[in-house]
This record gives sequence, C-alpha cells and structure tokens, in this order.
Amino acid sequence: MKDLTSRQREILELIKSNLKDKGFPPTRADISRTLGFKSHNAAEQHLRAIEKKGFISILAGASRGIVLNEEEKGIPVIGLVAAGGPILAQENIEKRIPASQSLLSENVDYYLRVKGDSMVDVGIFEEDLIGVKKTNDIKVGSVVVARINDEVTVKTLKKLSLEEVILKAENENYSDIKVNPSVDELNFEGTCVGLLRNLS
Amino acid sequence: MKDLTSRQREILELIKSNLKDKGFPPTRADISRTLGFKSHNAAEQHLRAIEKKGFISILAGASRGIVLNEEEKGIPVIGLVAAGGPILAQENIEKRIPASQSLLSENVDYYLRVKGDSMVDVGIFEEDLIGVKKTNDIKVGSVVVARINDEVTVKTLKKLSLEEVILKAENENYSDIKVNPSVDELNFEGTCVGLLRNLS
DNA sequence: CATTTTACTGTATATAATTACAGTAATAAA
DNA sequence: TTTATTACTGTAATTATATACAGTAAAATG
Repeated sequence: MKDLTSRQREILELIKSNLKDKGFPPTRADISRTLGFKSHNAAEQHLRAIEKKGFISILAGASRGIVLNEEEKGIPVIGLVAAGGPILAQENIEKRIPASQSLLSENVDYYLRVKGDSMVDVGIFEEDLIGVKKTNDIKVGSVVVARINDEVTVKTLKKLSLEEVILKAENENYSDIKVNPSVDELNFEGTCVGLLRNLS
Repeated sequence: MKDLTSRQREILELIKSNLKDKGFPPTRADISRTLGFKSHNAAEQHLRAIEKKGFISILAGASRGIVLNEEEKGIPVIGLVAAGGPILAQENIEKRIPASQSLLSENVDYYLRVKGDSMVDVGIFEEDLIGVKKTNDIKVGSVVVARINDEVTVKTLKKLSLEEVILKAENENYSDIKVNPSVDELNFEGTCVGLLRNLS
C-alpha cells in the first residue's frame, strides 16, 4: 500500500478523531472547516487520493459515507514473530481488534500473543494477549517486550545498565536472562500496559 | 429513564447495528427503508421519542447526527456490588467500556472488578476485570460468578448437584466453599468468558 | 370517557452534502 | 523536460437529508 502524504495522513487522522469523538465521519465541509480549506473540493480530492491509496472507501451518494479500511480500524494482534523483520510486519499480524477508547487500547500499539509459561507468577498465561506500548521509556520493574538477537521475549526488566541487562522470568522454573548489550543485539520493543484473555 | 416501546427499541437497535456495520448512523430514509415506513416522518418522530426518553441525542442540522448516549454505548463495568439489588443496578456501574466486536465483549454482558486474591492460580488477580456472560448454562470446571446470600463471589465451579454445590478458590490459602442450595440462597450470575487487565 | 401516547401516511421545503467542472501553482517523478 | 502528483480556489448543480405541517387510527393512560 502506497504511503500517504503528510496532508493526507492529517485528513485520515481527522476522520478517525471525528469518528471517535462524534460517532460518525466528517463531511467535506467539516474537513474544509477544520483544515481551513476555502473549497470543499480540496477535501473531496484529498479523500479520493486517500481512497486510491487504499486507506478508506467512499460510498457514493451517501452523506458522510467514509469507511475506514480494515487496516485502519483496529489494533493489530501479533501471533508469532517472523525472525528478522520488524514486529509489526504485515505477515505477523494475526487479526485486528477494534480500538476501544477507554481502559486498554488508548495506549496500546499492538497486542502480542504470549507463548510459554515464563510469566505465570504475574498472571500472564500462555495464549494471553498482552497490550504493548511502543516506547523508549523503559523502566526497571515493568514487563517489557525485548528482542535479543532476533528473538522476541516478554519478561520483567530487573536491571538496566550499559554493561548488563537482566530480564527476569516470573516463574521459579526459569532463570534470569543476562544480556550484555555490547555483545548481543538487544532492543526494547515496548512495555506491557495491559492484558486480554479469552476464556470462552 | 423511561422505557422504550418495542418499536422504539427496534429502531435503537437498528441505529446500533448501522453504526457497527457501516461505521455511521442511519438517515431517516435508511430507517424508513429498513422498517418499511412510507414516510420519513415516521422515523423522525420515533427518533424524537427515543431522544425524549434519553437514549440518544439528535444534532440539529447535521446529517446522520444521531449520537448514542453513554449508557447505550458500552459494556458496564461493575465495581462493588451493593447488597440486595441486582448486580447490574445503576448504582453498581462504575463506567462503561465501548463494545469492541471481536475477541471479548461480543459475549460479554458486563465486566466485574475482581476483589481479593482467591483466583490467582488461574491468573485472575485483584483489580482485574473479568468479562461475564449471563447464562444459565453453568458448567463444572468453569469460572463462575455466584451470589450466595446476597454476596457476590468469583470461583471455579467444582461440583453441582441439588444437595451440594462446591465452589473452589484457585489459591491454596483458601478452602472450598460448600453450599447447600436448599439452605442458602444461591444464584449463578454468569460465567467468566474473558479477562482484562490494565497495567499502565 | 377524555386525553395522551404511539405509530404511522403524505406533502413540502430548506438546507446539508456530494460531486462534477474549470482553473492555478508548486513539487516530484519519468 | 515533459508528465504526473499534490494541494489547493471557485462555482455550481444535483441529490441527500432533516424537518416542519397536516392528517388518520389504534392503544394506553388518567
């Protein structure tokens, strides 16, 4: 899918916020008013361009007939992470969960399906979905999503220094993972801000 | 809040399904078409009635300017349950979480905030929200929300018979609760179908 | 039994909204 | 350097939509 220009992205964001705040999409006039266009046609043409690039659909003849496409609708759920690529690569996305503004999800960039039982002591079980927020503001004591030499893992951050990083499994059967950032490639993908479990 | 008539409720449901399926509210014409009205005014007057009863707001002059009121938007979150009344009584509702169709919530009637640590062994922690589905189809082995003599509790159902019901706490520090349904008042409020935890 | 509420039909109109057509100008791509 | 894309202004027509007014009829309420 082709990239949007910054102006087009601005308009897409406007549509999303309109949808969230008022409950329905904006009209061309609404868009023009917000962005200061003197002609509705400016909005119209932007919408056509955004549609052409595949981010929205425009329903002909219907007022406010702007529909967000699937990819724009929700928060991605990541199942298994293919080695090498970025965690949010298209091939890793299992499905999407509609963003619900409150509670979780307003801070959640993606959901990650938990593999293994290394975090059971803090109530994170296999197959649970953890809500992950991409952030560089990683704190000791929080549950983090880390990538060590292309392998993605969820652990509690126990120690963070230039010489040594300790990741703690919350399960007595597992021992701490000690990483030397200058030897192994270590990246923090984000912090765990929520959890979702399906029991039905 | 005054009750809706069945026709009015039908229209409110139509608005909700339109919102869910298409992403925006219906027009008067849409409503008339779906319900077979020959005059748009039939829809208009129903909408006015529904607004008067407090379920929606109608934005004057805006096309599709129908806004669901807070109570209609999401799934209620129950904090503490006041003794005596029904679990879903207005006073128990802490807030509401917008329904997101997938994963949880499509089967969830309400969320209940967990008090205590009696279910930690199955990963249900204090302050977690469990998604509860109201159902009479209670099964041994599932996590249920039960009410014993006006006290609401979340436990695993271990045994279910006419003479004895055993509710198991999933924490070795707690012992089973044995109830004789003919002596104590026992009601099953529902089954736990999901879990939501906020860590941020 | 009178009155209100519910549930519509039917007509009409103002305005909200989409959308086409004709341009201008700057920038990016071929 | 030609062409396409982006980013608009300006005008205007058609259609979509909200919404008022005038009725009818049955059911519920006081």
